[in-house]
Amino acid sequence: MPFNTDLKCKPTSDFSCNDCRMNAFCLPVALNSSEVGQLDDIISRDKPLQKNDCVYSAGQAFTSVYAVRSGCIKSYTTNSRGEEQVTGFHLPGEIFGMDGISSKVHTNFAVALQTSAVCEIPFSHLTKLTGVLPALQNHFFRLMSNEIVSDQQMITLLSKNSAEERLATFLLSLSVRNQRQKFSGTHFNLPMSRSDIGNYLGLTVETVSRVFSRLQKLGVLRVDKKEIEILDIDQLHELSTTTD
Amino acid sequence: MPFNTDLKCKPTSDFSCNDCRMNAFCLPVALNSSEVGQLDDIISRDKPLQKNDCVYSAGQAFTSVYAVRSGCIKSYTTNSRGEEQVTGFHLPGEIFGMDGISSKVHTNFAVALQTSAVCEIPFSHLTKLTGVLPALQNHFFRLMSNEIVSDQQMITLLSKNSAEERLATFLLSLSVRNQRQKFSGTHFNLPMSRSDIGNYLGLTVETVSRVFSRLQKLGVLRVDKKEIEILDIDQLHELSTTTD
DNA sequence: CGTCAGTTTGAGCGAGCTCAACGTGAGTGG
DNA sequence: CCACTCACGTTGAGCTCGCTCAAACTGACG
Repeated sequence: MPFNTDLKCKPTSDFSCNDCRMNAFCLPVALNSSEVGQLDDIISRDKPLQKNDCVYSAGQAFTSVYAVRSGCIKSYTTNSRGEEQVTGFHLPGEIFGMDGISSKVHTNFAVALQTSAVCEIPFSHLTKLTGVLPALQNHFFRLMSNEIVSDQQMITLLSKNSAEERLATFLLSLSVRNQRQKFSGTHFNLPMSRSDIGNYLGLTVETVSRVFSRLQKLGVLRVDKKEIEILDIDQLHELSTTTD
Repeated sequence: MPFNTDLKCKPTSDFSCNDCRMNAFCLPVALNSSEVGQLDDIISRDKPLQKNDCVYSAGQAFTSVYAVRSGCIKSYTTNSRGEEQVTGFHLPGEIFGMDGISSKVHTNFAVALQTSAVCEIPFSHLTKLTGVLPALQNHFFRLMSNEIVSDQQMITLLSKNSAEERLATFLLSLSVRNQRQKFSGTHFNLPMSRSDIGNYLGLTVETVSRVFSRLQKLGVLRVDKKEIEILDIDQLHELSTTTD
């Protein structure tokens, strides 16, 4: 079973949601094939992004939401002290950019952590479509609600949990998201740096590194640079204290 | 005939969004008066909630979102250890309950912190209405996006900021939300306990109490039980380190 | 071969937690 | 009316987890 996500995507033009590996859990999930056709018509698929390429910047006018087709996108804001705050990592099949809907301006930056492909979905077109496709409207409401729920879980994690619990929860989240893509849930590459992980989890790089070492010593993980193998997923669950 | 026997009746049924003090920033904000009428028709306004009354519980089927008309509603979840995690305080004009949209089950509990009145908006009716009123659909998308943005700001606050910065930011948030209701932004009562504040901000009761004392000693606040007077709002802004 | 970003490991420190004691006010019941 | 309780809030003392600072290692890339 492949454990990395470096799949090369095909040229952009003739690509349809119908052919996409992610269509079982991306936007088209609620639609029949003629409706998917309508969605396809409004989606634009530009050439792949290279590492560090920017999808949009904070302060930039909001026009579209995006779906990840391959690779990994990092969202982050900057606070008043100019420090970066990572707000999420987006894997294939996930939608991002919904933070800009309220004020018509993006509050986050979005950059590629590796070679990635994204689908751009112009929001004004999407809302026209949701007006006539109730299933799509409902699905989009649910996607936004999902984001609210997961942000709230993040708040709980930061507010109540130790460094070890945070990292364990993070790894389990990556595990299930990899499985959803039909990749291994126990053997995968981290697309992000230790410092991105630390920033996301409210920890310093040193703490992240120490916890990785500790979990390796405990026999829960095998860590080699960015390559992670989960050796004892039950113990990882216990360490994470998340029941879901 | 006694009028208080039918507990299911709507004692405020002749109440309309048009008459509501909050309509300038609640759901009706994007609608003309005939559209507000359609919205009114689907909203039910039950009798006021007493302190500790529950609007819904985690695990309960999701059917409606809610708007606060008066009082204050606290949202919270419980984690795997059974600990409470406060996820928000909802003041008049604010919508809550959107966490249940994705899974059709509430993930939060919602309880009244004081005598409160809420409007119940059945979600299936609301989505029918958003299907035919594009302005309402857009506004609801924006409300959900707002919630995402404010949850992400909360993540940043918890991840990067000290106890003092968290409490200062919290007080400033209450201040602007009070002003929006045309109440004083510098002199108000806290609807929630110290322990609710601490829980929300990822701090212990003792720390919240100590920071209140310190801010009072600095001359930034006057604190008397739940009564808060902001004496130096500029310094409070500096302490909060939020630019917005 | 030097540089540089990313990572690991160690040593010491400090903000906020834990534990404990005490104060306060509202409610309750005699 | 006081006595009692109970939830809530304040303050102090000591401890701990994760931060800061520092040093060394690794691999990629010119």
